[in-house]
Amino acid sequence: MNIGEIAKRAGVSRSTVSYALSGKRHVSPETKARIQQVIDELDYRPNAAARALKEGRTRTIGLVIPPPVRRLTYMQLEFVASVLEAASQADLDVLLSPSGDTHAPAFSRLIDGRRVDGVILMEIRLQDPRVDQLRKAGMPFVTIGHTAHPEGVWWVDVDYQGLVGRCVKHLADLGHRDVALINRSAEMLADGYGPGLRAQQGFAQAVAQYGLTGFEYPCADDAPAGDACVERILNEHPEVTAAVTVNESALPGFQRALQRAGLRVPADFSLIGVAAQHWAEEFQPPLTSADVPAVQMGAEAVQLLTEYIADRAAAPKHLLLSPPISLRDSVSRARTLERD
Amino acid sequence: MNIGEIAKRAGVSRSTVSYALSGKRHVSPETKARIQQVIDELDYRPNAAARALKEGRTRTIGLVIPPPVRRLTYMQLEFVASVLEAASQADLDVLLSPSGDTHAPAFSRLIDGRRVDGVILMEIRLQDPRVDQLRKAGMPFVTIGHTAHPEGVWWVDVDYQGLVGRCVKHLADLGHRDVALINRSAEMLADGYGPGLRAQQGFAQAVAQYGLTGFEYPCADDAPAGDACVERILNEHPEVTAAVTVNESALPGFQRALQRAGLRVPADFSLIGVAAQHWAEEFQPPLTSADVPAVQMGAEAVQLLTEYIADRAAAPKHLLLSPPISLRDSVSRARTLERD
DNA sequence: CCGATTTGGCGAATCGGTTCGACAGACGAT
DNA sequence: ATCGTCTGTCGAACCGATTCGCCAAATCGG
Repeated sequence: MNIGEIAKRAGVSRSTVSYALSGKRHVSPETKARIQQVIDELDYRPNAAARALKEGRTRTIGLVIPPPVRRLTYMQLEFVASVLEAASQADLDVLLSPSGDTHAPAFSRLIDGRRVDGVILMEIRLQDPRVDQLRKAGMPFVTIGHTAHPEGVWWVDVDYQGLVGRCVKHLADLGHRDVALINRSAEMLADGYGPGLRAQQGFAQAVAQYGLTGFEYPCADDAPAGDACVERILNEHPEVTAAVTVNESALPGFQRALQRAGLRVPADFSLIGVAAQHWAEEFQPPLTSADVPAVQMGAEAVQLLTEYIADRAAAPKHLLLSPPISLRDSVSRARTLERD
Repeated sequence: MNIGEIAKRAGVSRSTVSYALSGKRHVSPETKARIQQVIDELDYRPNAAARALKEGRTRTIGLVIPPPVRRLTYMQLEFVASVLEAASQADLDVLLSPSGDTHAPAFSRLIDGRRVDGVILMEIRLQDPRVDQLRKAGMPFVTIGHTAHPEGVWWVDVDYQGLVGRCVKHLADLGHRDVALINRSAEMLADGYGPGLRAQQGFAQAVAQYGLTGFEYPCADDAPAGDACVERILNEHPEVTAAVTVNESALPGFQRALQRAGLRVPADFSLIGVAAQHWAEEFQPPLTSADVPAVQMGAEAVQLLTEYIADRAAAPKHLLLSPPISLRDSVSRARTLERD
C-alpha cells in the first residue's frame, strides 16, 4: 500500500496522487475525489521514512529528559506533558530520549542520524556539553533553562533569581528577620544546576538588600530529605521563622517535620516557594508560591523551536518568565511582631 | 555528509562503506580502518530515514500513553521510565504519543505511516478500539494491561483480581470483619478500566469466600478525593476497621482524613493495598502492599515487543505477574480481637 | 481561424542508504 | 599451464515518497 498502488487504482500517475495530497499543484476536483476515495478505502498514509528522506525533515522533535527518569519531578512531568501537547497540535511527533552517559549513543543517533528536526533540552547545566554537541551538529534546539552563557542560544526559563528575591522580600515585609532557603541537592549545585545556583544568588542578594539573616540548606528531591532538612534547620537555627523553598519534591517531608516539632504553618512558621501549582495546592495549608508556568513554558519552547526550524538564520529568541506570587495560606507575620 | 562523501574520501565505493559498517560482508582490515578514520573525523552517522526506507523498519517503537498526560500516576511514570530504559538498552528509540480523541491523527500517523516497528499500549480498557486498529493495521503491539478478550494479543499485566483477593485474605486472617475497597474513580470503572473492574471482582469474591462484609468505594486519583472518600467510609460505616486500596494517588488524602478523625494507623485502622513501592514507602506509616513491579513490567513489555517484531508469526505470549505482599507497618489485628 | 495561454497530468530524477550479482586478481590443486 | 575457489570490491537496482520540466488538450483573444 504505497503511493504507486493508490495511483494505479485511481488510474493516475504517482505524482498526481502526491499533488492531490499536498495541494502544491492544482488537480481537478474529479481526479482529486477519485484519489481520495481510494485512499479512504485502503487507509493509506504516506510512508514517513520515504517522505523524510526526500524532504530532508522528519516532522519529529526530540525531547531530551534527565535520567533517572523515574525521579522526574512533577514540574518536569508538566514540561513533558505540555511539550507533547503542543507538538501534537503542531502535527509534530516527539521522540523521547533520556540523556546521560549511558545514553550517549541514543543522543548521537538523534542528532547525527537526523532522526529529528530539532531538540528540546530539559534540565540543563550552567556548562552543558550537550549544548555544545547540538551546536556543532547544526541542529536547532531550545533549552528549558539557560546556561551560564546563553548568547546565541534559544531558550525559555523561569527567573529563579528574581523570584526567590521576591519571596524573601515578601517575608521581610512581614517582619521575618531570620530566614532559610531550602535549595536543591548539594550534588546538583556542585554539578552546576542553573535554577539551584540562581536561587542561591537571588537569596543571598535579597537577604543582604533587606538586612536579613539567611541560611541556605541544600536538600535532596524527596520527602525524607525534606523532613531531615527542616529538622536540621529547626535544630541548628531555632531563630528561623520562615523558609523559602525551590524544592517541591521535598514538600511532603516539610509538613511532617514541622508537625513533629509542634509547629503550625503559618502561625509558627511561614513557608513560601517556587513550585508547580499542583504541589503548592496539595500542601497543607496551601502554599504561597510563585507557580512555575510549566504548561506555558512547554508550549513556548515548541513554538520557538518551530520558528527556529523554519528559519535557521533567525536571530535567537528567549523568554524569561517571572510569574506572580500566588498568595495562599502558608505565610503570616513573624511571631515576634505578633507579640507587640 | 552522506555515505557517498565518506566513500569518496576513503577512496572506496558506497557499498563497501556500508558493508564495513554493518559487517554483513567481509571487508579487509586496512580498508575498514581507513573508512573508520574518515567516519570518526566527520562524525558521520547513517541517515535514519534512508535506512528505515530501505530496511523497512525504523528501529523505533511507539509508546502510547493516556491523556491527560499531566495526570500520570507514579506507577504510569514508572512504566514510561522503564520502557524508555529498556528500549535504550535494545538500541531502540521511543516515540511518545498521547492517545485520545484529539490525538487520533497522531495515532494514525504512527500506525499507518509506519513511523514505528511496534507499539506499547498503556492503560487499556476492557474493550479498547485502539487494539482493534492496531490489529487491523498488522502492527505488532504489546499491551500493559489486558482486554476482556486478550486471546491472540501480547500483553503484560498485574493480577489485580488475585492480589486484591490476597489482601482481603490477609485482613480476614487478622480478624477484620468489615472492610472497604477504595477503588479507582467511578468514571474509569464505567469506562471499562480493567484494573479497577478486576479489583472489584477480586474484592467481591474474597469477601464472600471469607465471610466478611465488604463496601466498595470509587475514588478519583488525587489526594482531596482520597480524603473525602475515607471520610465517607468512616461516616457511613463506622464498623469498618480496614481498607484495601488500589488507588495510590489518593494515599496522601487517606492520611489526612484518618488523622483528622483521630484514628491511628494501624492501631485503629488498617490499610493495605496494591501500589508502587515508592508510594507505599512514602506513606506514614509505610504501607503494607503488593508492590507493582512497574520496572520489570516495562522491561518485559519491550522484550515481548522485540520478539514479536522479530517474528510476526510467533504465538502470542503474555505475562500475568503476582508480586508478594510486602509486610510493612499499616496493618494490625482488628480492634475487636485485641479487646479479648 | 490561428497563435498564445491556461489547465491537468505524466515521466524521470532525486533523497541516502542496503543488498544482490558480478568480477578482477590471488592462490591452491591437479 | 589450467581450472576452480576464495577474497575484496564495485556497480546498479531498489525502498516510497516529492518535485521539476515537459507536453497534450482545452480555452481564449483578436
